Parts: sequence; C-alpha cells; structure tokens
Amino acid sequence: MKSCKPCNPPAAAGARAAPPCTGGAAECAGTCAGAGRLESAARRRLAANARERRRMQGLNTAFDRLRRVVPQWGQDKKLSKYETLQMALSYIMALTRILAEAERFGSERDWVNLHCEHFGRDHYLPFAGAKLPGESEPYGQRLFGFQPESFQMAS
DNA sequence: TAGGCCATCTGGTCCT
DNA sequence: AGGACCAGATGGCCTA
Repeated sequence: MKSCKPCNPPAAAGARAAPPCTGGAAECAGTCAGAGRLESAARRRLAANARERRRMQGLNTAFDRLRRVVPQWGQDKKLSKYETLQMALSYIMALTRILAEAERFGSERDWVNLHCEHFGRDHYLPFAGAKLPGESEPYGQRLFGFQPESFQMAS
C-alpha cells in the first residue's frame, strides 16, 4: 500500500463523517498504475477496516455493559473508557473487601450492624446511595474510594 | 479556542 | 493467506 501513497487521500483517516470506506486504498487501486495486483490488496484492506470497525464496536458494547453495572454516583455525564476501567477496578476491590469482611463476621446481622448502625435502625438506606447529614459523599462512594478527577496514570 | 474523548484508517505483528 | 489484535495518526465533536 505504501507505493500508492500519493493518490491516497490524506482525509482517509478520521472518516467518521464519511463512513465506511470512501477513497483510501480502494480508490487508490482503481486509479494507480498496476491496479490489478493492487485490487486484491485494496479489497483485503477494506475487509480489514470493516473487521476492525466491528471489533471496536464490540469493544464499545462491552464498555457500555460495564458502565451499566459500575456505580456512577449520580454523574449525568457518562464515564469515559478510562474512567470506566478505573471505576470497575475500585468497585471490584471494594466488593472483594466487603466479602472478606462478611466472612470474618459470623453472621449477616453482625456485618450489617458494622456498616449500617450509624444510619439508624428505622431508616437504613442502601449503602451505595446513603449519605449522612454533613457528609460530602455517599457512604458507598467513600467505601470505593474512586474519584474521577483524582486518579493518576499508572507508571 | 484549547483540550479531552472518540471513531476510523492504517501498517505491523502474531497466530491459526 | 487471512484474521485478530495493537498502536499511531488524524480529524470531528463537545465543553470549559
């Protein structure tokens, strides 16, 4: 494909506005000399592009499913992919911790008391959304410790 | 307008 | 040979 660069429109990349496969390798094969051999290469390129598109769509579908099961703390803006992964990590670690604690305490009642006594007996709220007066963050959010603004790139 | 996020194209590499 | 996966490049859209 490299030999055909000159007639390959630079606008091929970022073609969301001009979706599947305008110009690029296919067009190139039709206009360059020796198009016969290039034609099959162009066909393969287009097929590879389509596969890559499908693959990325599958990946995005998976991200959407992950977003739906991960806490969002009332954020109206949807989590970015990076934030989704970070949140999932925090979520899993928090749940793991909770399970470990639940095993340490003999009964469910003991464990619930440990976590929920400060909510008051008559108005226990689901812990993830529960917020005490004067607290800036819900209990669950503090438990998970995920802050979209504050995470750092792993080095 | 700059910066963040994203979709797509592309070429390289590895695997079957 | 062809498919899957990956990373870099590029351009569009959106928001502060």
